[in-house]
Amino acid sequence: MLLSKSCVYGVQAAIYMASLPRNEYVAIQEIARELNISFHFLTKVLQNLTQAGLMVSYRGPNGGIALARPTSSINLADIIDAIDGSDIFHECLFGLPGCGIADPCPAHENWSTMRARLHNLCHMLTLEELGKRANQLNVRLANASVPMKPATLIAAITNSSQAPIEK
Amino acid sequence: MLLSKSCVYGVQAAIYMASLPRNEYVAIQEIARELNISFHFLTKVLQNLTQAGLMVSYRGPNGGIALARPTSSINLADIIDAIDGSDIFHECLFGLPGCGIADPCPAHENWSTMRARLHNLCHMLTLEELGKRANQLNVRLANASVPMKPATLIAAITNSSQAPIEK
DNA sequence: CAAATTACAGATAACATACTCTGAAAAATG
DNA sequence: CATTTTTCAGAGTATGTTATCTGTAATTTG
Repeated sequence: MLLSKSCVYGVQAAIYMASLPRNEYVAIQEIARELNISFHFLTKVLQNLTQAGLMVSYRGPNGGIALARPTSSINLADIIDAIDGSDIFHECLFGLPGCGIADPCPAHENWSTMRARLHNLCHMLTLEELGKRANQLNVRLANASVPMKPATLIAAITNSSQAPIEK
Repeated sequence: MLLSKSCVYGVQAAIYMASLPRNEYVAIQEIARELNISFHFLTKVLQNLTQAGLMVSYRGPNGGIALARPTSSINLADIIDAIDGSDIFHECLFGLPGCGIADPCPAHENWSTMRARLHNLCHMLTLEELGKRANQLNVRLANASVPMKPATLIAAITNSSQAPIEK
């Protein structure tokens, strides 16, 4: 797989949060249940995202995690970077350490343009866009056969209040 | 990494063989030494390729493995298929089982075109082309800092005799 | 202040991938 | 026919990823 499972979980959680009508603290428990991910494992994954400054967390009742920035200013590449690192975007197809223009592998030229396209795509896909899509009917996000609860409807109301609601 | 290490080794070995002036039986020992790969491990990897019909093998002194078809009719996708399987070319970015047009994930549209491009590229890159490139100066193939022995020179003589030399 | 709820932290287990080692089977050579 | 060279086959080891479990710290609520 291109992305590690940890990374996929992180992305799914982020999209789930972006799909909510407002940016509020959501319990990891809820995300894990909704996306059918192991709670404790997801906790660890999301800690990467808070440490990277993409999310903020709050303990205690009604606590949870929330996006640290507007959905329009967080993209797929940000999340991948924070969890898997940026290797996919820069690494040689064959993993050769010094592969580059000066010392290329036989696939360098083709692969480097491919990588650039991938990086571009991941940079372009913001949580705003992905969250919108997740809210559209017939768009799935969860891992299991358990369908996501009827996507919180008022998706049209784009998140105007971006910062997490103050406690 | 996009490709498993096994897969990379298989590809490297195949390119190495394609870079030789003629398609003859080469001892796995030699390939392993030249590419700085564990001999026993490479043996297992290459068995995948012989079982998939991409290579043929011959035991005993002066034995080894050889390409089963002309370098022009084996491509990167063939090798990846044989070792890692074709998941990378078909799988959802998030690994969601039923992801498709009918039941897409939020990234399906973008990712499926990306995948198609990747598949295209791997299909286009034949061993003939990759072997040629490997023979050009300043093109590397091996894993370690040990440089490949001066690429067997007569690269211009494209392999006209395609079947492995009969024993 | 006690109880409940949450994120945080660390240990441990299960599993897959990468790698090593030992021995067998096939083929050539003298 | 014995020896050498090679692929083939399988067991075993090491390491990293994924998943589980148990406990702690922070925060709210009554």
